Amino acid sequence: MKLIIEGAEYEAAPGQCCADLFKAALSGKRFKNTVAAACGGTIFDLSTPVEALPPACPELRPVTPDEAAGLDLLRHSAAHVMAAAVKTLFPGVKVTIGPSIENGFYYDFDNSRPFTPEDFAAIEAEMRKISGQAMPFVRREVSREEAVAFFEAQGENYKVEIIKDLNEPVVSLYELGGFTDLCRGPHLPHSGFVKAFKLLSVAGAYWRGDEKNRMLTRIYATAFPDEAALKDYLHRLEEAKKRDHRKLGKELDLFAFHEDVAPGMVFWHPKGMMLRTILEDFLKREHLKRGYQLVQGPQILRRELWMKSGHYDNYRENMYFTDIEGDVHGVKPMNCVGHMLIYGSSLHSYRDLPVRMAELGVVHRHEMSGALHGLFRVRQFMQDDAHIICTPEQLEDEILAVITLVRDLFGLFGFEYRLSVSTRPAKSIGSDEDWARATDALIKALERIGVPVVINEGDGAFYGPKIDGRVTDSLGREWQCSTIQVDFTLPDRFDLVYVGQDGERHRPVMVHRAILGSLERFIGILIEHCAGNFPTWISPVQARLLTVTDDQAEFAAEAARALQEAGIRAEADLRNEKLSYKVRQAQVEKIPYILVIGNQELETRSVNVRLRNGDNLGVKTLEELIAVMRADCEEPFKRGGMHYSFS
RNA sequence: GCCCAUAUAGCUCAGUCGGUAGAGCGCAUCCUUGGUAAGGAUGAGGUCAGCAGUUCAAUUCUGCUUAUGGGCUCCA
Repeated sequence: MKLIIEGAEYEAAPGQCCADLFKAALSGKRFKNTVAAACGGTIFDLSTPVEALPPACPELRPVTPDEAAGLDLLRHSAAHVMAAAVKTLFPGVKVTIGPSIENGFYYDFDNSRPFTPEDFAAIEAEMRKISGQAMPFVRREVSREEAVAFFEAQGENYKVEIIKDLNEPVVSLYELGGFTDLCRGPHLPHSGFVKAFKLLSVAGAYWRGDEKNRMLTRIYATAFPDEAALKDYLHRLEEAKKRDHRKLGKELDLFAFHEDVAPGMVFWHPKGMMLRTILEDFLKREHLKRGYQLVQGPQILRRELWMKSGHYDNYRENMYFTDIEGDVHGVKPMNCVGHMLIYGSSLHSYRDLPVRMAELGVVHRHEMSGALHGLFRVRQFMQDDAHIICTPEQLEDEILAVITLVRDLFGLFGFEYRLSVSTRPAKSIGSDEDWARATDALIKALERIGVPVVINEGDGAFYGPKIDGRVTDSLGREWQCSTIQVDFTLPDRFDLVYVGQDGERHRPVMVHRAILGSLERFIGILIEHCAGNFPTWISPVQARLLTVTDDQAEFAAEAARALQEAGIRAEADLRNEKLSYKVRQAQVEKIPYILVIGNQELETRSVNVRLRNGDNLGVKTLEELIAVMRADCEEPFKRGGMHYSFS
């Protein structure tokens, strides 16, 4: 049997395995770093005999832990090492599953008592022992019946359950020392590769992710090819923690929570509210420019309305209700019903369409207590919501305009984002024809703007297909912000119509859409994205004037007023403190422009300009400074072809 | 909602093997008028999350509640 390794041909003798071939083909150093073999797009154990390789693919490639596939394998094997260590230390424990994940791996255990971080040191020490012994991972294939009997004898009922669900006549087992696990593989040749690892946290996790099932103890951990890479990763985790919006929100005095009186609801402090107000103001203007009309519906509406809209049946658990003179009212969890009533309050001609109603609407949703998370997940939030009511023919153009807005807004803040189309789920309403036409419009609009189309098959809402927009935050987490949903139910439920050219009444198409999603969440993402160094145009305080001594107080106050009149959010720090102290404080507050006035500047009626990154722009007159700051504010808008038109 | 951990001054955290508590920052007052990341002194500030229980005595031990953190589930 002939095989090609790195361009050279090798003749494999029967009974030889991948390791034998690599040993012959690679340098000693490279062979030592090889953990698996890639052949025809599949990864194999090094111990795989050549006969078991796909015959049609003669090319054999060594896999090392430095590449994605090898790292994945390293972590998966590390999970086995961890399980073996836990089994040794806690003989009664039952093992379940332990996959590699994006930045590490985990293993779910069922133990009489949950593990705590205090157990980590002992587990890590045991793992190090296993690693030091460089124990081989031995693959064995057995019949399904044999495997069931094997795990039943050990009381490993979770493994038995997995095998029974697998529906395979033969399953593979991997043996590591005395620990045998059901596993598809592949694995490292031996445990000696698992040397740079760290247990990170414990968590509860439902067996098979179903909340009806038993809660298991999950241990999260990570592993890297070497100590340096592990250290680097742990360092990055620390850095990411520094950007946590909850921490920065407190440090920059943007917002706070008062958990005792309103868990999951934000108290916006002056600086946070300033930032939010600028954002809201900008959003309103931008929507007006793009043909939206601003509307607003009431905050609480009678229960009958929620029954009509379907929210009472489908969303009641997440709604807040209140009794008013014996009548149950629901606090709105969404803004759509208000907009439906506004549209329905007059008869519309086809000439009026599309009608685009935008509302920065405050909604309340009762999220489960465990789901709350800073600004990312709250119970009261403002959406940049809008509803577009149009004819079927107008749908594609309307979607295109919305996607353009998504692109422009995320571009303005420099966010990476992804858009995906969700198609008809199994449980849904509406005709096939409606679904096909609407889905087609979504896809065509994406194609027209040149965005790659990702399809999430069957992930749409029951009432229509949608496009979701996700942005990536500083921790690499994805957050859903935008949603563009076609809705086939609400126009029916509220009997929305328009009079067509033919004089007949027709059913319009309706689109729900939000771009930033929740302003709370978006601001949280923005805080982490820029680590609190907000773009100048949205910074709550854009400039602070610092005096060196009291002699400059009068001019500093005058200069602050002049900047304010030019539309700059400036303030003066006239306190009797050392300059270095004031500079430090302004810097810690991440104020973009720090303006120093001493006697030298006083004489020329100018300011010495320091940026928050420590750079110094030198001495500038107020006129020069205003020009620089204007340009700074306008810069992000130019990218999206937008204008910085407010002050 | 579920699992684990946590809750001490406005903030960040010490501490008490059960005898009602401390630091730094911040705040107030005074001194200092100093040129680009912390000048000095003095002072105020805490029902040690809440409610029960054990105890002569609980901030400390136990239980419950609430909230927060890490996850799971959920986010039509």
